[in-house]
Amino acid sequence: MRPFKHPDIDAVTLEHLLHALSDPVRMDIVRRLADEGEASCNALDGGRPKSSMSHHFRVLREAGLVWTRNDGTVHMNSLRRKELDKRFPGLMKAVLTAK
Amino acid sequence: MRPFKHPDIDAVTLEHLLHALSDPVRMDIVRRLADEGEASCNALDGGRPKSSMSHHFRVLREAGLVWTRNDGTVHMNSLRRKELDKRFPGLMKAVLTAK
DNA sequence: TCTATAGTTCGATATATTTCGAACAATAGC
DNA sequence: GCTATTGTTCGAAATATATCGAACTATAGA
Repeated sequence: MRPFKHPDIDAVTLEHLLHALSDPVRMDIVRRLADEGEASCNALDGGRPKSSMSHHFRVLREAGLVWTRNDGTVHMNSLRRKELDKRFPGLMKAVLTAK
Repeated sequence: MRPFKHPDIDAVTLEHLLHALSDPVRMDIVRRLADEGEASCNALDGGRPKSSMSHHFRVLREAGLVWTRNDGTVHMNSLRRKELDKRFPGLMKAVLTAK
């Protein structure tokens, strides 16, 4: 697999970001990445089919929330936290704090 | 028209709130309410049909973002800002600040 | 009471989204 | 090269959402 294209952080829109976060599966992924730092798709699937997870990771990547790097056959995902904090100050903190 | 039911602020979920905000028409309404304080549906329609706006205001109400009070034939809408700030600290500020 | 105004509700259509199986691609290790 | 593992892409079905005209409700004012 060749590396993924990730949107430039300045091209990320609040609209797409909020939409990406408004799905419970994706919010769960984001929370776990915020906690655990980096994780494979596999580690976060919660028993869901691979194709479903692939879809959600794609939405998260395209929304600018998640960075995916290739490591062998594994895709390691992480939150683009620093960039997001610069682009949308206070947003991720507020979202991750909310219960 | 009898007064609307508004969800208790503690029953508001982040998921529904983010979904409500992830639509450009609704985000525009929220921004304008944040600026202008209170406004009729009519004043914020931007030329869109009444039935479309009614739909969006309903989504915003049910998501806990907007409070609607009846004033004669007019529905006056406002952001539930104080309650939202308590329920989701920092969220509305971050959202409204984002450009 | 008649009329104008502000919004809602209903119903239909169009578009997006979610879900998931099946086939495929890429890499690691033997 | 062969096989197992990881994840993507494709295609289809189910569900949800957005849009908007038409009919309706409620109130204000003449």
